[in-house]
Amino acid sequence: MNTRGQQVQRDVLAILRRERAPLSAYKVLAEMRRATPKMAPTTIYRALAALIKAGRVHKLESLNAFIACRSGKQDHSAVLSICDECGQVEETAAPEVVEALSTLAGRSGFRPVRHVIELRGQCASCENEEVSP
Amino acid sequence: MNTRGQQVQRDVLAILRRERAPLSAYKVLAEMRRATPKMAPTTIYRALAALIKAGRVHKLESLNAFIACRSGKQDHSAVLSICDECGQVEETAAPEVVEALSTLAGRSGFRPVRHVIELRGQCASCENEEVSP
DNA sequence: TGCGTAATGTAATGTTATAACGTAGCAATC
DNA sequence: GATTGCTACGTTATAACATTACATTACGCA
Ligand SMILES: [Zn+2]
Ligand SMILES: [Zn+2]
Ligand SMILES: [Zn+2]
Ligand SMILES: [Zn+2]
Repeated sequence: MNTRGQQVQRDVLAILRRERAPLSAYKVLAEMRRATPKMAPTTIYRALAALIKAGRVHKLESLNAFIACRSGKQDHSAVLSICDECGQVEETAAPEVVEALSTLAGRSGFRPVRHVIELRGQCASCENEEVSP
Repeated sequence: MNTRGQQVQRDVLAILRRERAPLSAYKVLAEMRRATPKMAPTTIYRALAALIKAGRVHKLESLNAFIACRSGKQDHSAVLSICDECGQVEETAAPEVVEALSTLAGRSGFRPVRHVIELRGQCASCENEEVSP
């Protein structure tokens, strides 16, 4: 059916997949503009929204940046561990933690729809470097 | 010792405490400008940073907004449940969830320093309204 | 008192995100 | 085949959020 925007989505996803670290929307835009100089922010944000909805991309809320999903699963709530040294992000499925959170919040009648779980810290290799300078 | 900035911090905290829903930095700024019309964004961001560091204020990363801490405890990682209907936020201490997350992430050598745990959904009263229109 | 330094004030700018509105493409109906 | 209605898309502008850079001030201390 619609091909214009789906191509944008494919391209955006390809750009995000090439990177191991998250990209801001405007970094993605800059990449896209190499082929399509006049592309506007809105186009990128729409593509990102669609990809997120489809579970192909995660937004890192504490970073205002985006990363391709590395898990095959559909519609999952992931734990995103962000290294503040090197910027790399590790994605971990954690259904039991999500479950525990939902239960906890549910005690007061809150009904969660979306989970934002991000850890900021240092990855294994960056912490090792720190020890031996 | 320093009194200029600490007064700003007190005022910002008072503004955030009056509200049950989070405020953006610029909303806080607008409030502050009623008394000090020339106050600049930087001043607010500095005060917010200090208050966050002191554990008196939380930033809602998925909302780019701030809320006064409702817990008495120092230096805690809270679960923040945000109602997307009415904007109210509920703060829950959840040491066991935080622990579980740290353990989980630690399996790959990641060392978490800060935890961002936000739930988006509907609070009890908003969900009830929805049922009976 | 004069100096060094850390906190604060101020202005400008950078970055992220959305609003508002018009247009293209396509399918159903007449 | 024209008309209508729907939805996705393009375009422009602007709103909203945040930081950099540098000048100024306060304050402890020699
Ligand atoms: Zn994923
Ligand atoms: Zn790292
Ligand atoms: Zn708190
Ligand atoms: Zn509510």
